[in-house]
Amino acid sequence: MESSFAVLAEPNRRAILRLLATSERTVGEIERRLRMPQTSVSKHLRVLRDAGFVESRVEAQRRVYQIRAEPLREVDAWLAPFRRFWETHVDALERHLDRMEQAPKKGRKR
Amino acid sequence: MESSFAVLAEPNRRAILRLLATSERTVGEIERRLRMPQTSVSKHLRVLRDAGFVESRVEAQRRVYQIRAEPLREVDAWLAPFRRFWETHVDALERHLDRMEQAPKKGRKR
DNA sequence: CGAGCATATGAACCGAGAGGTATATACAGG
DNA sequence: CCTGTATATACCTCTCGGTTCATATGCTCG
Repeated sequence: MESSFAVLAEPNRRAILRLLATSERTVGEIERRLRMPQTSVSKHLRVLRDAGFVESRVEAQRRVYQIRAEPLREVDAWLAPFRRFWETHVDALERHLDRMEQAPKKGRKR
Repeated sequence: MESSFAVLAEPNRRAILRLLATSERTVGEIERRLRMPQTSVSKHLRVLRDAGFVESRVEAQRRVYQIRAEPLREVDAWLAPFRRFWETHVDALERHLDRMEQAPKKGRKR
């Protein structure tokens, strides 16, 4: 229930997310692909769902899980102030800072 | 010593990093700004340094800490496969995902 | 040199969370 | 219905990491 980062701190959860990045999956598929016990998968999915990283739909006896963008986007946003540390040289940095002081309009391409 | 995400899971450490994003700081400055006990600051800085998030230089009796890009960049890279979930038009993407489970291929919309 | 400040480290304590086991629920098909 | 499959949940245990308190180290200056 804490921060998105806390949720991502767990390696198995990151593995699940990476798997779902490709396409949606049922619990059983995840279980087999990642070779982890079903109860463990279910629990991690619970955490991921509570934190908004995934959502599930019911399909007969199975639940199909898929990615939700929100929290990942937040993490991405958190990184923004640090990008200047690796994104190019000084001139680009200055432009970047200039833009930030301007009106907080729409984001541009990356 | 595990993942960078585990390091970022700690709120105080994220606060320290955000503070250092602006400019480098001494331990005392961080301590005062964030109002946390010095020993706590030092320990978090230790973790951050071991994980490569910061580096320190000695200046008389003080240590000045500053950001290192590497690990943050890695986190940024980890997010790459997920960017497609929000960087394009969301409505079309959702529809796309809904029917994506059928073919494990690269089914583009008709 | 000795006092005082700035920072690091060690030990004990404590709560959160991950894994395992067992079990509950729900649906499908014979 | 009964059995088997698919998924979720409760409970317990055990580890790990964060906090606090006490102390060590190192530098500056009077």
